[in-house]
Amino acid sequence: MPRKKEVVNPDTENKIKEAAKKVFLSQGYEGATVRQIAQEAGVNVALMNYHFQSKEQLFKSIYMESFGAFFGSIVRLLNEETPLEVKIWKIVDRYTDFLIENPMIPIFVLAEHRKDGNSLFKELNVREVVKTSYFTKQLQEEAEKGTIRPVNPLHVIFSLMGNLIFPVVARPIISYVGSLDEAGFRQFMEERKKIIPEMIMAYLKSR
Amino acid sequence: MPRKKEVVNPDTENKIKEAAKKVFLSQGYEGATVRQIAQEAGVNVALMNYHFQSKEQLFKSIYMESFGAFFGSIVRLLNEETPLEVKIWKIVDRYTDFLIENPMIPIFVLAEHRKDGNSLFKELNVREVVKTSYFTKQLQEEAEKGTIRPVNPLHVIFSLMGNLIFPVVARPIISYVGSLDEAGFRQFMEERKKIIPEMIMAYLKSR
DNA sequence: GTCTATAGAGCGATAGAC
DNA sequence: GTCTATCGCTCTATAGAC
Repeated sequence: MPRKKEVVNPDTENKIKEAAKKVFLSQGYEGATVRQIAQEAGVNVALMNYHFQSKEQLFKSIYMESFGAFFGSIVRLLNEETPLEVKIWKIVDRYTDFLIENPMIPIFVLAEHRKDGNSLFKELNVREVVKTSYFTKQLQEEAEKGTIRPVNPLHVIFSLMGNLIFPVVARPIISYVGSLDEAGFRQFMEERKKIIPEMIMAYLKSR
Repeated sequence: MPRKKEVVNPDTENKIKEAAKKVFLSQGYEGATVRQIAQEAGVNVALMNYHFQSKEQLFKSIYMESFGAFFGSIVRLLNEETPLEVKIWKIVDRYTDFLIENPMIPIFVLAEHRKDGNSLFKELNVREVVKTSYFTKQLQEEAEKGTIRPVNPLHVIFSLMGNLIFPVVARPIISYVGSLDEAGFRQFMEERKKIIPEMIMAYLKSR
């Protein structure tokens, strides 16, 4: 007697999502075509739209899911009650690993916001979350105590982000200029895990 | 007797180029349409193609021109025989001003290199120019003298670039999170002209 | 140089069979 | 759930009049 096979497909949707991430990443949203994605996933366009309704829905589904999870994890980190310096090292470490695994996220976010008016950020209330985060408070308190220089938290946050995100977005350029293969690039990113916090702390403690 | 009017149009091409910069910047290469560009320029598609042959040629014409000029200016700066710290301040200052005026350049460059295999960089021989630049040599010499810590020049260069380029690429995000209008963003960038060199120098001099 | 009109390719999406 | 076939639209590019 044959085994039951009852439930439909466990992972067609995941197969499509993974294919879509890959294609969106290399082609951008506009540059990607539904035919490309379907081919990469080994299915046809009709099936893709059966599961995700449209190209735009498919994109949003990937985008929201990855970014939402990531943002939640960063917010938790920002609000942790660890000392400032430890926190900065942890942020850099976790953020770097996440970005190496999910390079499409910053590229999508940057592209989206150029045209879309920050809709996702508004939905997640990013502005208030940053402004009221324990991290922001810590920077102010430490400055008052005189352990670091006084600083606009936005500059610290965007210096961190620039240093973390830029290498991922500019990966092909870095690999070319530094003659780095896959392993070489990973090595480069591991080195940055040390350099970035050192640089931020050196700045905060100087003067 | 009527004045001569001899030469054809002085600035149709410039009008089209400016329109194209604007549209490519907000829509990306794939997202932009030739109709949009033509409308923005106040001409029709046929005229646009009369001057620039195709969408791709138009893009390359803008891209090559702006990036080539910019790269030339940076190379001159890297090779100037000014002291390291002065040079870093000058690079940040000039680069920031350029990027505020030409935000489409990094966006184009990053998008191009994700798909195109660094063709422009190879043509300009960026790798060798960086490796043999006086700036790279300076970092090594100063480290030997013990005035700064020993460091892989690539990390310095990409930290500089990340800090300079990221705010331009992420401008809508920064403006949203910081509640900044046009003037507020410029102010933010002016502040960074001071913070970025201080941060790099604090790192190089620490330990 | 500049226009109108349109050819020809490729796109996203869906109807309908299985 | 998955397929084939195709619709209707928009895109880039160009022919041809002025």
